[in-house]
Amino acid sequence: MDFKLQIADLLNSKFKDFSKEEIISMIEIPPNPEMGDYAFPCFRLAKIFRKSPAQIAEDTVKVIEKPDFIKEIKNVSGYINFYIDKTKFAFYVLSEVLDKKETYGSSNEGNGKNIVIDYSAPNIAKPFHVGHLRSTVIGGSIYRIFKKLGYNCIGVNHLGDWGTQFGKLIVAYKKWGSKEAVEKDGIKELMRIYVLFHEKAEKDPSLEEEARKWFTKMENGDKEALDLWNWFKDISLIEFNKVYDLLGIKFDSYAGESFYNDKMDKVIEELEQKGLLKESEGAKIVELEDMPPCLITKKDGSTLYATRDITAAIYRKNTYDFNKCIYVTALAQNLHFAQWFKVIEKMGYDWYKDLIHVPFGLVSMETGKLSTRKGNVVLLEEILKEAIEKTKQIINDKNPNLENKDIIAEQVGIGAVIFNDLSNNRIKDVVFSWDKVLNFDGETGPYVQYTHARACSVLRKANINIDKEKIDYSILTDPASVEVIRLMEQFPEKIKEAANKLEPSFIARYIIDLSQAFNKFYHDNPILVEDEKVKIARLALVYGVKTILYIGLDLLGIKAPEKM
RNA sequence: GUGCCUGUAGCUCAGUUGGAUAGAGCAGUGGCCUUCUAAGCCACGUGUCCGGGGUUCGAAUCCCUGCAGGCACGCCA
Repeated sequence: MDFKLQIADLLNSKFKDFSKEEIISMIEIPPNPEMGDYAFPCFRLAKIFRKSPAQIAEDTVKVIEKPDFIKEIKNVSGYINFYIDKTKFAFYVLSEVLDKKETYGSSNEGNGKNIVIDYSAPNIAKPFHVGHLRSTVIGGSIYRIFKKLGYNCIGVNHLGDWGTQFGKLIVAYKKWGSKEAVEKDGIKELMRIYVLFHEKAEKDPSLEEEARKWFTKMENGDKEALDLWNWFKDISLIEFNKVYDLLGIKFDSYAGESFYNDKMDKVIEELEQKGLLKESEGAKIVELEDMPPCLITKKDGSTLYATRDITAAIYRKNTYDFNKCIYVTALAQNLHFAQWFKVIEKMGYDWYKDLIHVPFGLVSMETGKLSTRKGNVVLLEEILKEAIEKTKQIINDKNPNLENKDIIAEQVGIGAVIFNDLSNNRIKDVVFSWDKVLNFDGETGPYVQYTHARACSVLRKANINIDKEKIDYSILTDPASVEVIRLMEQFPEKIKEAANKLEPSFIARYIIDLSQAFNKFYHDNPILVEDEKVKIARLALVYGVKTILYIGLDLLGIKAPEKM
């Protein structure tokens, strides 16, 4: 039951000058529960009716017939305030949650349409650090949110698996590496010899030349070069997948840069045929209005970032026939995306408008910019390890008899890291801070997980099946219960907003709000009481909150342990 | 220089698409565990919503302008 819609209908019958959609958009939720559950400001009507807002409100209140779910309608200085009958409100909202359980908030608006989401995209042979985390968790959450709304999501990890750096790596490996060391230390060893290469190359430029030759060999399909490259890639992927498993991230395709090597010529030809390519300083470009030109090939004829992205977009359109293709990358790449989206448009593809760049703010360290070479980064592995370690300490301190300590420490520690990254609007720049990541109090992942575990604990202790027929909803009309129910009602809408704005933080904020409301309820109202009616009603509320917190955490890719 | 992003409490940030008294968390102080998990709850303070104009019955929110910080602007991705 959609109360807002019902009220809109009611108002629409009185104010025929406005469409139902307009009325819906005018209805708001008052800042204070004492002002009612829904409000309709009459100020905009004043001119049309040539009456004061207060007068309109007063007249309207008189003529409206109160439906049974509304307890009272009041006019307060130009607002029409609607007070929903709290018992009925509790009944409609909570019984729906109890019916739908884990599917509460799901919808079929996506109707199986395909959405491609391009996220994470780390460079092979380089370690995963804080900088890569954002794209990974934001993309992962967007994937889950759209899936919840009935879309068919295709997660693509556009791996950075091609380029001259592999020539360098081969040279470094042949000179200073060994099979044993790489097999033993994985990416760390690859990184070590890669950094070593840069140090040596500063004194000996011939190394660069050698690296270029090896890359050329790769491009020409030389077996030795490609075998090494494939090996490096396998080593990297094994390690990336460990991280992805921990973060609850999955992909449907790992088609990275190398995948498009043999597909770009055709696209360049197409650009040529459509008369879009111009030569400029030896390079080939597409000229754009209001923007710097988009570089397609270098003067040596080789391809560029944009060439690959254009090719990949066309490939994805042909392969997945996407409804939307979403790119989760840094805000700094704004211009790049604007440029090649425009090129797609100029090529005459009307689906250019389905390409969406989802930018996020810059990550830096307290000591300045991230720099792998200068060592000014924190590796993700290190962050997760610290967070898990901290969680273990807290468990030993507060709940030493907990079983499966290791598993729960992992779930909570990682939950803290993910939540920390998803709780603010993605556009904000972030400065990495150990204090913040390792703080588990207040608006944090562990706080939500704790609230969930608390709810689970009560349900476990009660050990009864909640019989829906036996619930007396009039018990759930105290302010704390009403606040929880109000929030419950908003959840489905919140998921849609998160999808529309591509903002996982909406979900994160919401489950914080719900947790706060629940903890207040929990504090104010004893649940496991003698009075069977009171007990069942409150347990039903607890169950509802538990369910929504579980779903909400899942949408962020965070586990919800039942004990912690 | 041009373009994009950001500017709200000491710090980190919300702010329901222009509405009623601008809210949380952290940090600080004090209180609450013989009852369901104290990773919790309650109480206490502070605001030039960056400045200046404008639109409007009404602006943190929209428009113009200025300031501050960040980022991007042709052969990296």
